[in-house]
Amino acid sequence: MTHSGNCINGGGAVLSGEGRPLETNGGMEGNKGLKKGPWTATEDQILMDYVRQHGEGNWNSVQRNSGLNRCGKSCRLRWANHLRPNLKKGSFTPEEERLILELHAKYGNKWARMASQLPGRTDNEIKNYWNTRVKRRQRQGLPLYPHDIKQSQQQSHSQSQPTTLTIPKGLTQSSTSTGMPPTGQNFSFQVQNSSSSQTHQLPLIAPTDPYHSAPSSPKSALSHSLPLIFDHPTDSSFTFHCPTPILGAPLRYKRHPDSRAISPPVSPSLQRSTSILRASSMPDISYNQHIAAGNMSMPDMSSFQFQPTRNFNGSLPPLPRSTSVPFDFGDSTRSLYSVKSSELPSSRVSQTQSQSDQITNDNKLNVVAAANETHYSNVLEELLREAEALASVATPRKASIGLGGRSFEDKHVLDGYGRWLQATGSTNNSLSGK
DNA sequence: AAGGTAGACAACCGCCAATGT
DNA sequence: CACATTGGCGGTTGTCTACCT
Repeated sequence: MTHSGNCINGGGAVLSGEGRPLETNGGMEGNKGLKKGPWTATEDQILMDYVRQHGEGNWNSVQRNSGLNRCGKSCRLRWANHLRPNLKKGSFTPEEERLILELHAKYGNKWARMASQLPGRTDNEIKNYWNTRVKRRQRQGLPLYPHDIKQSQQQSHSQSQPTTLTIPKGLTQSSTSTGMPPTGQNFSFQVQNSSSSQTHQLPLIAPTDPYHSAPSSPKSALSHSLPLIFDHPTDSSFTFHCPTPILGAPLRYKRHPDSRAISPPVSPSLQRSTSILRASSMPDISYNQHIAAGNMSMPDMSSFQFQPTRNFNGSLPPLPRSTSVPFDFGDSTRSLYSVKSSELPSSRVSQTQSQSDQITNDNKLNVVAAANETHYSNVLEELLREAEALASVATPRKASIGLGGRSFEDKHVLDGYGRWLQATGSTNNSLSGK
């Protein structure tokens, strides 16, 4: 997704301000020769050859030394999203989709962080998937998150207590067809935990884009209010564990490669004292703000869950094997590994080919990137812990989704040079910083 | 068969932080 | 310390394809 924000074009002019390349026929040359637009197979090959010889990084030198007429950022993008080893192509599996939902509930629009926990997937893919999902769900009037998705899986080990918010029936009954509460009014709710029960009022903000949580975005962070939690407009209450502010990860954790794969542990106290104030990455930030604005002492909530367990309206394709949790995969409109036949854009060609290969070469090589395996298994362990914690608290769920690792065992990856491989211990060098 | 629509995908943009000089 | 460079991130948008009417 990244690219030429500072793609300087020869004389220093930033390439076109158009969000999209104007050329439709394979790219044009910028003011001073830097090409934009879709990559050709030839360019891909040049880039792959270059990286093979010189390694990743120093992307600007690619243009200088390889003859590629692409700016460094463009090269990096192309490599990261399409050419690098161990990229997994094809549709997201149900497990991955589930994981994305959980991760988004946990992190918000932190695509790179999410990608770090989805081996072989890129932030761009995840972002695209999510945006598509947002659009679809919005159109369908469905909530973004399935009811059993936790807003945060982080059980603060000691202090967390479930807090129940009781939504007035009247409010929910006046909800719009989208399941959204009416805006421009307050609504009251009760907050209950084991030690107290309080009634509070929240102003309802009219979200400009209620389903677009984009908590990290200044624009959308402000507009995001409660919509995510209106899962069951007709239900009168739900349990809502506000997320413990996520880890002390830097707002931007680039240059902290380790933090990508797994965020550094942060003590609960530290989380509370710092992250909570800059929990921009949390989807429900504005909710927290409301709470604060209402002088309501912040209940110690570390995750939320929608209480009335109810399946979504029928759009539930059967989950593969071990998954017993009710979950909406209604948006998985494409079959797994569906193969598209199309023409050029080298990427599409390679993807199609790759998908075909993927289908036909199921028993190919068994690739383990040993260098990353230890690291990745740490990620797996972390995910496993989370899954287990979840399983112990929430409605019964199998942990198959959160494993992030073993469940990917039989998935396939692209080795970066056009070959489809089967990965057992998928690596996690997504967008690996050098 | 044609047109419309939604989904998937790729790539660009602006911004910003880390690093280098 | 200031400035330049590099690269990473989230947001956005254009194109293509499949599907539906």
